[in-house]
Amino acid sequence: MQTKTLNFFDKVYDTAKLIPYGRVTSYWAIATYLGATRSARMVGYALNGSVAKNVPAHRVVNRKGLLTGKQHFEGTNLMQQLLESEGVIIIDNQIQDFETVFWNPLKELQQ
DNA sequence: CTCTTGACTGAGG
DNA sequence: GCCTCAGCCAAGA
Repeated sequence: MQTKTLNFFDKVYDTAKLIPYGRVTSYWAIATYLGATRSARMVGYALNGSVAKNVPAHRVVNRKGLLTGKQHFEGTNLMQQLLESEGVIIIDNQIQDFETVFWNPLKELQQ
């Protein structure tokens, strides 16, 4: 795997696609996995076009487990509904048992 | 090249 | 515990 060939955005897409069913991760986790802990904003910025990339962006939330990006989906509760369909409990746009459903690429991928 | 924007995070009040 | 400010970094105008 080339580190320079893949753009930051592409890495975000690739990592997001690796998120297993029923699990979620955070922008910070992806950013850290990519070696850009301080570029968590870029992750969300990249996911702006994730829908076209066929990337499960609904599994990516902020560090609080809050669905901050749901506003960017088709309208409103689509993101929440998708997660709930995967067994993730969400109350008031916030993921319940966030630590339980949290998927850490750093630990799972061990890279 | 400079300025603005942003699906964020951490620290401080 | 909530609100606000500042830092960070990449892409677009």
